[in-house]
Amino acid sequence: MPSASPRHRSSPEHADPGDVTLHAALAALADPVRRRLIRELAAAEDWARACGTFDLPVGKAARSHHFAVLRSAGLLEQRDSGAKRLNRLRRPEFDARFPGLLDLVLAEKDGEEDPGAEPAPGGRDR
Amino acid sequence: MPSASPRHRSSPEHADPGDVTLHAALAALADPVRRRLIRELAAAEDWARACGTFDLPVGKAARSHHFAVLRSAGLLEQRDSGAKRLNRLRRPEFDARFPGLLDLVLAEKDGEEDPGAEPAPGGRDR
DNA sequence: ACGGCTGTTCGATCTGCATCGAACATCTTA
DNA sequence: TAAGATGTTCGATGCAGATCGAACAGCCGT
Repeated sequence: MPSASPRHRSSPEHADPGDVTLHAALAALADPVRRRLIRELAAAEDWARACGTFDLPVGKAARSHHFAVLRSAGLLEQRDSGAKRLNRLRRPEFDARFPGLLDLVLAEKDGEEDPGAEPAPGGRDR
Repeated sequence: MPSASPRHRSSPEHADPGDVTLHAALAALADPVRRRLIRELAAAEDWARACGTFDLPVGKAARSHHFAVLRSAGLLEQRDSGAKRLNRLRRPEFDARFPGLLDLVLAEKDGEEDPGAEPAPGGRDR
């Protein structure tokens, strides 16, 4: 049977959205990759997407890092389901804590994330 | 006579708040010093405060840098008046472009800016 | 049991940026 | 005109964090 609650992999630590500082929220959302992730997640149903199913221009190490940051910013919730880790955007909780902020991110058009935009020849990229 | 419009010092370049990217806004506000500056500015009347009159934990070089960042994020407007450079928070413009964002910053309590908070012994500080 | 998939963690690297001190420019006041 | 005040710019420094590759750890098929 597909184990519904595997306690083997240390289950992810979630921040209480009510306790998240404004700085944590802004710092988390100041990254283009994370905003893109959020937007993609918002377009799906809760618990529909596993971490690996996101279209991001970074390797899985960085990806895992980004998920951790978003988690501790109270922006998303994760639940293990077998080998996969499913995600849910904590929209109502986050909206209650920081009204309007998430809306701004979701309103941003894809490809408008900005930071230089250019691939940057010598830059760490991918 | 107190020169009303000195064109000697290259007058500051202002970004059109309507053209500011979300990234620029978030990146600008992701800094505790800048948020504090914004809050202090919001508490005063327009054009009432010169750059040097803000209570910030940084030297004037960094201070000047922060003002430049906020300017190009469409958050404030500057006008030269003699040797002083007066400031005004672009509240209506910024609110129109990013509804709710500025309110979040202004709602943040002083001393709650966060990032580590500790003076950091070896850290570049002041 | 084995091999493939999914994610996390570790150590290293590299870049951006916040900061400083010092030099400079401009305006004001003595 | 000389001195002081206000800001900006420059070059250097240091740290935080974004990224990678590789190693590791559960889970799931065959």
